Amino acid sequence: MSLPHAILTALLEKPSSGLELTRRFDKSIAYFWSATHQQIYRELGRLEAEGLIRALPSEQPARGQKREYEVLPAGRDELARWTAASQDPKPLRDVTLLRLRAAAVVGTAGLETDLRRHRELHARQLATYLEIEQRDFPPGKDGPQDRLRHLVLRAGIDLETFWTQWLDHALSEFAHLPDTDGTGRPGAGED
Amino acid sequence: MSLPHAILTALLEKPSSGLELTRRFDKSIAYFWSATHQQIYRELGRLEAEGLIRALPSEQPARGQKREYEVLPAGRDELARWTAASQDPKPLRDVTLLRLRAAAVVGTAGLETDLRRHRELHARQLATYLEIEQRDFPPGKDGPQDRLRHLVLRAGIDLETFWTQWLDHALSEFAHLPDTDGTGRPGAGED
DNA sequence: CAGCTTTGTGCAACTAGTTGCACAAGCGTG
DNA sequence: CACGCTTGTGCAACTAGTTGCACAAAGCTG
Repeated sequence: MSLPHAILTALLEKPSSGLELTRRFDKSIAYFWSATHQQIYRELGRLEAEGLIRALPSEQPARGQKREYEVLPAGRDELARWTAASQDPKPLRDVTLLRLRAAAVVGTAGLETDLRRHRELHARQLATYLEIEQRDFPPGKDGPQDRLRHLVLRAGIDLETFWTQWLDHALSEFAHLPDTDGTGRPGAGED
Repeated sequence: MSLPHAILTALLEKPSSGLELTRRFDKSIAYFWSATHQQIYRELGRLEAEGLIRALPSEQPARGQKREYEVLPAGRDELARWTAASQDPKPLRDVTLLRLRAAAVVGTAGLETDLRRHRELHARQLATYLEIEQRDFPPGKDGPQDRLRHLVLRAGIDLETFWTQWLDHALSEFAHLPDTDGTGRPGAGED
């Protein structure tokens, strides 16, 4: 239940049309919350129906015609309520870790190449984040809002750093692992 | 599309009934892939229908009667195929980061308490993982399977470490932040 | 001005995960 | 033996996200 709140945040930062929102999601918000344009349009409809946002009055509203939205007071209230409300962190769910665990049972054949690719993707993402950090958070810029946003970006940077390092570690393990081929029997118990 | 493969892995490690699987998920697999018993039963049905697993022949199959499953060769093949297949890492999606970004716009009121709670939850999870590490991976135990499983646990440990530290950092920022109350206007642009 | 690309909005169908509940068998206890 | 608790299996309805596609207007290009 977070997409509507992501949209409210983005619209408060700047009123936008659906496509503009989509682009801003791709470019900045996707670092911690990704969404497709279909999801965004659907959600804009719902938010408008609930009276949390409204379309800026413009010429004639028609299909294929731009519609800009802005947040209404009720929307801001809802966002503030949601931000302050207690929420449980949801458990990790990571396919790569699962694949590694599976590899312990059926063998590591073929896995290494893809892990290497992941390592590069994470390294590239990290580089992108570091550029953004340099550009958007120069030494002087440290108002309250900047500090909070910087904190969020920092999480992204540190997570990508973690994954690159962890994958390096994993790959180096692979290097001196006997090349299991899928016939290995489970030896030890588990938990 | 990973739950079936998580189940195949678990069943290869040890043939089990639905409830046993559920418990093993809670206790060990949930560290990187959580699932409810309803999901597991549904998936067991599908896997059986597809011929990847089968119920061990037992007394009379009836409702409320235990059914143990084991993986068939086709199931092992499918798991090996899936493990080796290339998959894109999916983008981060984290509610806490979103809340912080929202707080930059509507104010941080009420957020601190919950972040403090998160910090404790992550610290506790970390402690649990460290116990498991001590118990299951003593210095001697380093066969190929152990190394891979240890690697997975290590990811869990390092991620929990990261979150505890990051939350500490966030909370210390909060300490010398003017106590915004939700009326703060957005000052800077974004991207 | 015909045809192509870009900008913009949106529906429909599907997949995966969550929530709530039902039902059966077995076991222990007053 | 009636009652409640535990073990065990499972359906139904819902929510959130993904995928594929349709359609309209505006601008550009030969």
